[in-house]
Amino acid sequence: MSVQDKNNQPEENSRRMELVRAAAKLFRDQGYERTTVRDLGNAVGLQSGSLFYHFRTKEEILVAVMALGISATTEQLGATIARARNPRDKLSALFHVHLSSLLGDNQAALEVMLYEWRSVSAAAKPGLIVLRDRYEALWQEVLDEAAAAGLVKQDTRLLRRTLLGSLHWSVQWYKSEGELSVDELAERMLALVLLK
Amino acid sequence: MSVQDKNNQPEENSRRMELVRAAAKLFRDQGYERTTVRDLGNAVGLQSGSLFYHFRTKEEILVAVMALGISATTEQLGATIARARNPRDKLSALFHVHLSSLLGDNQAALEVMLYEWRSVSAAAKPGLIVLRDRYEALWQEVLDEAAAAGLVKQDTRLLRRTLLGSLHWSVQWYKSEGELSVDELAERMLALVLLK
DNA sequence: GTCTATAACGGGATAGAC
DNA sequence: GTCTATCCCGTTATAGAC
Repeated sequence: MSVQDKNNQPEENSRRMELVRAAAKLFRDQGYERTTVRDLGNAVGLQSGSLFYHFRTKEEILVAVMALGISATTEQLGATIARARNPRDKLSALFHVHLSSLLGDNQAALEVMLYEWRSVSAAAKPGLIVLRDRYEALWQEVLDEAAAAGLVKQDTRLLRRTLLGSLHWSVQWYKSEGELSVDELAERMLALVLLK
Repeated sequence: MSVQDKNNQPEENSRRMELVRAAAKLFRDQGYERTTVRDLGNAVGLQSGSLFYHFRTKEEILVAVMALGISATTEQLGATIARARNPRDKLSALFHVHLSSLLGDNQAALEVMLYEWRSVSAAAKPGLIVLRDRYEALWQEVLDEAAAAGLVKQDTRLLRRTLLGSLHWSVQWYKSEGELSVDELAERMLALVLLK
């Protein structure tokens, strides 16, 4: 069973999902290495030993967290783009979906994906890279269309990388208690890149 | 003795500096938690116990690494800006210095600063935040000047954050073996933000 | 499917000799 | 300033009862 299979059917085995969601928060807050299997068990009301009925190793939990975060975001982005009627709306979707995922629903899992990459074993990386590439391919398509329509500059491959960097970095400084909503932030970041 | 004092005089105690540099590489490659004091000792030809003559705790080494990375970069940026003759040259300096530091000289230490923040104790954070704020203040000044000269858009506070995010992210994908030099990359990233 | 108990190991840090 | 030896603790993972 591949990484993707496990997470495209969230209904299967709700105990697993419950654990993955709890792990996402713990890994984000404390880091993967500092989070013990006892912490994980505690979070879902299990003894540490019982975890190993659901996952073979602690790392398997980490991979499941990352796969969930990126898959869910890709799905949302795909659906939103499909509904958009023109290049401008698709471009806007990139910012809104990415930020609402990163600063909202999938915050914990995506932060883990961004900051715990080094803890993923070489064996598990390829599967996750496939998922990431799928997400970035969506971005590339939309940016190419936007450039063709004169909405953004032509250097779209570098543009994709700089924009993704900008958006990722927002988790470091954005405060939901501040005056700026996530959607407002998306609009202002979009404005910075539009040629008008 | 404060964090800054220790690192503004690199001559004092070259054993310390040797250790900090080696630690930067290990922390970047393996992560702080996965790097043991035995690894650190090995890297400089010391037994693990001997490290504790130079530093009281492992975390003190982490803080020294971060302080070194950010201080050295701030110094370089300050010096380069001082030599620049107009807003356009100062703006350009932001990109060139940041990237040559992040992808060159101070790569390891700066990556540790970006990716191991969670491992810094609450007690040590304020000192590092002061150093980071000093660096970002330089950026803000230059961007404000550039906006006043019509070189970039007016939303300079958000612009600072998005640009720093873009630049930080470059460590994730830039390959020095590729066709693109660091200076060329800086120019192309600058071009993406210029209003022409 | 979960619990208890524990194996097997490696971690940071200290003490005292040199 | 460095080494050796070691303390003490927490870690992941397993085994077998229930």
